[in-house]
Amino acid sequence: MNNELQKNAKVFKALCDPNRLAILELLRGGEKCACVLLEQLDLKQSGLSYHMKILCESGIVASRQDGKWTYYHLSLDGRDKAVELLKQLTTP
Amino acid sequence: MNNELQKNAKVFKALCDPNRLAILELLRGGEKCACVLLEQLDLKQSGLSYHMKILCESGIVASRQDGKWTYYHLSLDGRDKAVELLKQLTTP
DNA sequence: ACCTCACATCAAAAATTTTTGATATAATTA
DNA sequence: TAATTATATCAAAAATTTTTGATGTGAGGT
Repeated sequence: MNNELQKNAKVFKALCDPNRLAILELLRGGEKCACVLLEQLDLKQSGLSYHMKILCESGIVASRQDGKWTYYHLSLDGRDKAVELLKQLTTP
Repeated sequence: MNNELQKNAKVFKALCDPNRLAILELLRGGEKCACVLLEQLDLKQSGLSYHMKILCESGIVASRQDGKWTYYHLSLDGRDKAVELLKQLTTP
């Protein structure tokens, strides 16, 4: 399968799981620590970690380390890139 | 799982498969008959049908019947809705 | 140094999606 | 009307994704 397509698909894959959309919704309210996300979602710790990795790799979410904690937030830059890609892919 | 999120996920699910992105790429060149798509892609007839259904249900692609043939094209309207949704979901 | 906490990674199980081949349907042509 | 063509649907197999529980890692705290 075409590599470019695989790479593009990755961005949208981040957006097509209900748990990940729920995470984005929480992050819209501002930066959150993994432990806070964990208690708001119906996910195990390893499950949250799995989803956060996908979101971060897509560029839509960015993370920041502070001592023991990891804080996640929406990336404006990632958003812009995703929007551009979406437009590019779907504009006749 | 939250129903609204499920519904939103549907639009992006359409975009997270390489075969479907390849289909969108072909449709960017203009409306195409299923039979034309079929010969350009590495898909069986039933497989193409499966993917076209997902793309149409997402609103990003629209179809038109002409006798025996089905023609598919990108929907500007669907695109705009998807872009708006993406912005909404990812804007802090 | 040892213990605990926050999170990441791993491998196996469970769930979901995609592919495949067979069959159905609807429009067209002979 | 029978045969053919284009596409849809179905069910089972194959592939991929997600969940789960166990274990690893690195930063503090004691």
